[in-house]
Amino acid sequence: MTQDLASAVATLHREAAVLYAGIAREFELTSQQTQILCALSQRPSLGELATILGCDKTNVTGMVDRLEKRGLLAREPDEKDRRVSRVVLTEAGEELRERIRTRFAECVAERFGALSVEERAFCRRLAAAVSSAGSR
Amino acid sequence: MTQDLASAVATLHREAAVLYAGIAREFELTSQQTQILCALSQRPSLGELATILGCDKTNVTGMVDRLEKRGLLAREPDEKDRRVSRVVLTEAGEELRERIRTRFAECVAERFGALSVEERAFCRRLAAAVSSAGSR
DNA sequence: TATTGTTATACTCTATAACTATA
DNA sequence: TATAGTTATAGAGTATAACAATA
Repeated sequence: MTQDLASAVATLHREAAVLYAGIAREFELTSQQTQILCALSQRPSLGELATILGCDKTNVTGMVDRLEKRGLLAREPDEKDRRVSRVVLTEAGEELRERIRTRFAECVAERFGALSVEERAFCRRLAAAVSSAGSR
Repeated sequence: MTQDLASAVATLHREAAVLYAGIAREFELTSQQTQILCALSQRPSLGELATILGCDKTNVTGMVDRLEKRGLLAREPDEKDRRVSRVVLTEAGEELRERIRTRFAECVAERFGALSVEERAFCRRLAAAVSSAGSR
């Protein structure tokens, strides 16, 4: 039972990773850069961003540098703690993120065309359940 | 509606990626090496492995080299086409893959334990739909 | 003293182009 | 001619250790 769920998640992960890799190439980004743009919703600090990405904080410096150099995001000083930088999307970054999300949705829809209305309606609940489980 | 489905898949992907990255570190592997070990079921050629991973074939040479050097997999000549090498897990590789899968199942159970039976069932159906769509 | 972000280092992953050996 | 795998190269992601600024 647990193995079934795990292998389902593993399969979804692998397929989504391939999808994201292809989309990243279309937009001349790397997979990680695509992840950062899409996961960047609440002005995280660089350390928090490292946690979101599941990598070491030392990597985040360079990744943010490169995206900042392309004008897609920016560092902003934290108001309370002067050690902290917070990462925000620029207008160009937000626009690109929307194009990426739309493209990803197209690719997913292509693969899930046979889902029923009920199944699609269920997706809202699934997404909510997974993200609330992740934030605990 | 399509966006809901896509964001559910995106969330599952991101959570699974973080999980895999952590597990890879536990086993002193990279995320990609972990993916290769887990995705290596049907003696793929190196080119097929590139497709499975969603990357260029030129990367596969080095990744297979490193895993072969660690005794986790091996190249075997194709019987019909002498240009082709097929990749197989060694005994040590199969053993490690089982330990990774078990560990991943533990993490998924921990992480997604709050999902209802209905939600878990839907995850499995999504995975089945995605992998059959992917193999077309 | 502890934490945040940075730098330096070494290794891995990534795509492009050019090559070889087979087909 | 075309294809499978390799090599060379350059850029990007990765973790470890050491550091400056701030808490």
